[in-house]
Amino acid sequence: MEALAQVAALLADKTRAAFCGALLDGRAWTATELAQVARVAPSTASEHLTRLIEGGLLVEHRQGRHRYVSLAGPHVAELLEMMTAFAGPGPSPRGLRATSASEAMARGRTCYDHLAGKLGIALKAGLLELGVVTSELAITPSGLVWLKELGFEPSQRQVSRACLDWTERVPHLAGAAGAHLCDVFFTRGWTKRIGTTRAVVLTPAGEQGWRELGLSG
Amino acid sequence: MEALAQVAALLADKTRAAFCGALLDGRAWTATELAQVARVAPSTASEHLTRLIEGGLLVEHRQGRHRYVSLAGPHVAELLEMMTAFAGPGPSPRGLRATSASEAMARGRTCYDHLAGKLGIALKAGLLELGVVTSELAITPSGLVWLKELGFEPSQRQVSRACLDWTERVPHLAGAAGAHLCDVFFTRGWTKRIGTTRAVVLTPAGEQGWRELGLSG
DNA sequence: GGAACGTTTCGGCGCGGGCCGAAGCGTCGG
DNA sequence: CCGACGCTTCGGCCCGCGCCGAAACGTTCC
Repeated sequence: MEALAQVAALLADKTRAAFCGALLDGRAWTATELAQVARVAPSTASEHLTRLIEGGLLVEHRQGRHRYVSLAGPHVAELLEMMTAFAGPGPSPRGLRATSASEAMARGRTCYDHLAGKLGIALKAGLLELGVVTSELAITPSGLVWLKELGFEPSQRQVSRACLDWTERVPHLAGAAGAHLCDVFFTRGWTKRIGTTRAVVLTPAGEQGWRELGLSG
Repeated sequence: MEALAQVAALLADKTRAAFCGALLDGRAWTATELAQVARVAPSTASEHLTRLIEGGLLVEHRQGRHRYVSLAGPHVAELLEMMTAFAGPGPSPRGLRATSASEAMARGRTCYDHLAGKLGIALKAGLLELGVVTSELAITPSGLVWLKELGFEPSQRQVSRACLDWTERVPHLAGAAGAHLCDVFFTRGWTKRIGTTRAVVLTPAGEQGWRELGLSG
């Protein structure tokens, strides 16, 4: 069980945890950006990144004088979400700005490569009503056809996964199918990021597309 | 993301991780037993247990002068298995006793409340062939009937879950269905624990029952 | 070439936390 | 009632590690 302790130790530091939290948006960040987010010196950030990469949680991608890092894959994102969900709803955020940011995250956000928050829950409910997924979030045969019409192609990756939402405390759709739907929503302009955060809104075009797909709510 | 760091910190210590590893057998242990397993003084163990309980990972059950502790639920076991799977196969165990114990664990073991190891993988393969589960480990309609004939009753808990096996690196059946099947195997005497460890063997009666259920392998 | 920038390495500081043993408390059994 | 036992609390030790600033390196841009 020492291996478990080693992995846990990587996430047991508030600075490294903050890095991972930022990287949960699925994008690649530079070392300096992460240092600013976590409010530590660049030298400190550099050391932390090296440890996270050696531990297999992050991968790096050097480009010129920049060091881009991102999560090593969906499995890392799932691990992080699971732990965050376990930690549960922490103390309510203080201050107006923090509160509104937190509310925006609760309404809709990306969880690495799929949609979460109230938006994710609504999507799940709609897919359930359409018969695309079961109440256990397994893809039905007809649901697979429906997904393929949206350009989905099965791969090695597990098609569907239940990801526990840490604001709503309800499982929502993750896995390859969840990632594909999220991709569809963004490429069609149905969802848009708020600033550079993980928070997401449904655009007017999105509300229309939502109905066109036969989704309710 | 500080909440994440706090949860991780609970598991980031090798002694506490050893406690959790022992508790993964699903039973309740006393403080002294755990102290011996982790080779620390009783006073040290006591402090660790208090922290794990306050963190919500463990629950206690006092009885006379004993303090029994166990995992707080399946969600904790899932978290632990996920992290262990991520940590991956550590260095091979040294020494004859450690090696044979490790091999026994790889052949078959319980993963909190369901079967894992080669035995768990074989069970999954058999269930897949019977049409009880899909390749994604979702229970099929006919599979639900099959389970009910074995005394399974759906509850609040998620029926099926994929749990990543840390020796085989293959997902196997967890969730309420996995727990029920494990229960059936033990109450019918089809499986037996090796000593007091998590390792499990299929008994001769088990091999026969295995065939009677229509499972291959 | 030179300046600005992103990053890394190193030394040193300070805090947190894991460990133990001693002492104390409640429980159980004779 | 007394001893054995399981557990807890406390004080003290010490190691590990997160942090920073200074210095250095490579890249980019002027």
